[in-house]
Amino acid sequence: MVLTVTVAEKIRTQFELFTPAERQLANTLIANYPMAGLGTIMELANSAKVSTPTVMRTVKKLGFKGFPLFQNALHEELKQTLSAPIDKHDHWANDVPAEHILNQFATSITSNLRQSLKQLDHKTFDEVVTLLTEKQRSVHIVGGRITHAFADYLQTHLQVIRKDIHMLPASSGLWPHHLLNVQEGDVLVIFDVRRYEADLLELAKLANERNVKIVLFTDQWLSPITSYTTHYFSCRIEAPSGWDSGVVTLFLIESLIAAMEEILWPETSSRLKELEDIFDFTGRFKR
Amino acid sequence: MVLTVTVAEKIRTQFELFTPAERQLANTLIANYPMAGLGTIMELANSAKVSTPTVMRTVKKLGFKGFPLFQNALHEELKQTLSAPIDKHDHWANDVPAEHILNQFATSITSNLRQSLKQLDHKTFDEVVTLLTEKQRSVHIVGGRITHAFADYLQTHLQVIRKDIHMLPASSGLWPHHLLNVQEGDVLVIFDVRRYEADLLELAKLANERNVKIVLFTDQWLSPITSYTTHYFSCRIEAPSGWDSGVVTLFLIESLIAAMEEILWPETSSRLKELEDIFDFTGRFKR
DNA sequence: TAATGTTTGTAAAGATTGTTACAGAGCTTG
DNA sequence: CAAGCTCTGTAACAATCTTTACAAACATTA
Repeated sequence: MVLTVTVAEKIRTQFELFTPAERQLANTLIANYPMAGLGTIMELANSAKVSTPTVMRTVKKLGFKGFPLFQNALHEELKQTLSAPIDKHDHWANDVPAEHILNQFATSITSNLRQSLKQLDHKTFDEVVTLLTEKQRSVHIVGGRITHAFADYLQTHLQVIRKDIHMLPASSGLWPHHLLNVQEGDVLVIFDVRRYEADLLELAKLANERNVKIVLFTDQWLSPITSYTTHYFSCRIEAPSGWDSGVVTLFLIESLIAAMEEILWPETSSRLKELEDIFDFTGRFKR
Repeated sequence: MVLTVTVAEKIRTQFELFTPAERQLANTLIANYPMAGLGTIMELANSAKVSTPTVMRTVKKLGFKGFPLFQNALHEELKQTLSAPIDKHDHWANDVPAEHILNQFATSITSNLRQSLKQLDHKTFDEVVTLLTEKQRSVHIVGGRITHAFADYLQTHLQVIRKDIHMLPASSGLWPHHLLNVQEGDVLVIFDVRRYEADLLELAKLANERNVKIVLFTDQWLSPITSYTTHYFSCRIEAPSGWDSGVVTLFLIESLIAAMEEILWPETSSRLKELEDIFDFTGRFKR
């Protein structure tokens, strides 16, 4: 008896047809698969915070006549999984060959993350958080050709958290002009990964001369800008492709934002509320 | 609660104290461990060709108060067996307390990644790669307020790999105008995570009516746009903060790019070379 | 805002499972 | 070889689980 379609696959393909409560169930089931489905229907319902009839309905939608039959299917899968060689367990994406780009990428990225974090000095992290939360300092953000998107992302989030967040224009020709608005003591966040951009280096040099605090996001080979700054993050960017990976960089950005939010929560919460009100008014968002 | 002694070990150490029928049971249990113990007490009794009371007595001899408790023990063991070795990392960043935001974030993100990959249908992934590499299709990219940065990132990379990559303007007022340039059979990549934006939904609807292929990046709760598309990626975005995390989304984008590059390498390599030449000429980059 | 349809949980009925009492089969030993 | 013991299964009981019916909550549409 060979099962061509796993329960997990069934869930995936039918996910859209599910109602909200059913999706919640499906998510917890997938999140803890297949363990979550091995107990009683009540245990499953409780862990997904739904009622037993919801489980019942979901199971029927998946094509099983009743919960016990659903459970049997899981048992069958488990039997096959357990009898398979151990190295198959190490897959990230199930039902996908280990050589698939997804699995390769997942392995690379976690390795990058682990190494970057090992190398990261948490004092630097905490100090940068402090720098960015001090309200008397304006924050200016600039990125390069590739890293422009990260600058954008950081700006979008910081703008909600606090005021005086500025993004430098994409065109480097306008930077000198913008530099006039940068005060001594302000913070300039620079993204620069290989290949390092000459314009950014020039910008950093000028900013440094004006006693601007520079926070640099770079890669493990370190942009030359490091010589102008005391605070930099080196993010591992290796990926199994011709391209570099920005996952670790994004991770650090989000961690920074989270840490800042914790500190500035009183201010953030009111800003967020205002923002929501505005969006509600404009009707741009659903629900 | 750490189980230092597995059920299997208990059985082995007590094997001599068992009666013939009990030994028969123990043997089938060990022979097919732990699967045999996951069904009902009757199923176990049948497969061992003994009676249910015999199972009962054996289970009690092993120190369990009842059959369900015995089964729970097996479940616990299974959970530990099945949980990937990645879980074992208590600390990501060294010399940093586990409660530090960095460690919390790292744990969340890997969990998100694992869960998203579990749920991801690799056929979808491969099909999207195919869609995006077919040269006769133009590719249009659009993001929302937060996800705009991802749209930007995707565009920056795709533009190197192939031609006919277009990014929709940030202002949704211009979208209908831009839609005129979108041909039947083109691909529209949409980023939409909660809170889902009404303008994007409207855009998706219009695009769908024009027979445009829509590829959607959304979160685990699925944007309503899913109803207009056959290809979507649901990325887990939970983070230990008031914000959502885009790390998994970025991961998928990069994986897609890597997969596309592999296919289009001949074309990409020449484009890359041209690009380098241009940059060398402009002198914007440092070696 | 009312009407309609969908979604969801409560609670009770029904089915199944787990447990126990007990009796007979099989051994052992005087 | 029979008394006494252990071992084992049948069958009834008790507990638990699964399923269904129904009504409240919710969203949707006119």
